Amino acid sequence: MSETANRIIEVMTELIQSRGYSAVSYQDISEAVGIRKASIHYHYPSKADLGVAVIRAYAASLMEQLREVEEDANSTAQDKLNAYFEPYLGFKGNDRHVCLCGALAGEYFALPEVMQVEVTAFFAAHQKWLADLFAASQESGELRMSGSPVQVARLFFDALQGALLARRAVDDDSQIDDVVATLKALVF
Amino acid sequence: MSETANRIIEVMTELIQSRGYSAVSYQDISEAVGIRKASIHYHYPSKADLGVAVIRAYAASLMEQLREVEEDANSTAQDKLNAYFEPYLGFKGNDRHVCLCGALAGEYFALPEVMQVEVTAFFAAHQKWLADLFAASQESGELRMSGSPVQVARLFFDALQGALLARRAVDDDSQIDDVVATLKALVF
DNA sequence: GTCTATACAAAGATAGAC
DNA sequence: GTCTATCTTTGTATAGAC
Repeated sequence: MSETANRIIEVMTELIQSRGYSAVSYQDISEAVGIRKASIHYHYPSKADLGVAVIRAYAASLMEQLREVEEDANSTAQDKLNAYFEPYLGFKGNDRHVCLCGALAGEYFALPEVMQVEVTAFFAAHQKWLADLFAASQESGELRMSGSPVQVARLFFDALQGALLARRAVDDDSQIDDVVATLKALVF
Repeated sequence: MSETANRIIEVMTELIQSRGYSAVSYQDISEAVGIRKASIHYHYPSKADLGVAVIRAYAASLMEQLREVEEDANSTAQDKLNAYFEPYLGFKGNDRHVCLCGALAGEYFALPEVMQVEVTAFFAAHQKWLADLFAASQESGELRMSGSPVQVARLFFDALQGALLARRAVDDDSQIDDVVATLKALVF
């Protein structure tokens, strides 16, 4: 993938996390990247193509961040859960971004179908990752569980997604801290 | 408020809950209401005016639904919390709508400032309603509390908002049921 | 690969007749 | 209050030169 193609992905990712997909135009991308509108089409023929590429890169990046703790045989369930929280805590700061797929889910039926498929896959994959972790820790007794692994996974994932929306709306980073702390208290 | 003005609000509310604000055009509203584009401008001069009116009507409607249980001196903390869950459970069905303000929060920085203010107020009001409930039930001992009233309120509200996004993305109503059940188990 | 130029449709909005 | 007609800007996208 060329350097320009990469920059376009980066810029589009940030724009969607700030405004959503529908509100982003080729003009916006063009100005942020520093190339002409037509050049964007060379790398990504349509806006839907770009949207799909952005979601895939975002999803892969998050899963990549989990690989280390996953592959370490010494990592505990606590380590893994803390690793999962990391990206959400990383959202704290001044740009008030939300999760890319959280933003896209809010405008789901405005998205091209090829993008809807990717958003659905993202949600399913993350809930499954958490559910697998909780299922394993239930057997080993590492975490305190109140509810089935699937139910607890859904609560965790949904609360984190909601926390990003809330901290943006009320402009208060402690929204994320509070939810992470409360979730930890439930299982640690 | 005229009957047409009301219909426009209803239609716009549904469209935003399905696609988000940015992706809704006067053409879309026009077709759904059965009037011409220019007639919409008569009732709401700009799209931002319409957006503000929609959020206010939506927020008022939700708070209205809570009034009965709030004013009943016999209602318990459990009753009140169950009443709060009601609208979220009401989302279950075929149209896969999300909370109006949840959708708007996802495209927050694409919104006119007058709308951002309303979205922020909605989030703050709902978290406060829950926090007040939890604070009162902490004194009375009616609910089991793990964390401060504000923290628990944030977890509840955020998880419910996230559950709407998730059940839309994966097209499974049990997402809402699971989160509500798990939240109930935490405090009942 | 990036550019200029342009096509074509759709956007939000207004004027003025009825 | 609703309409037709129109304005102006912006949207995504393509053709073809460099």
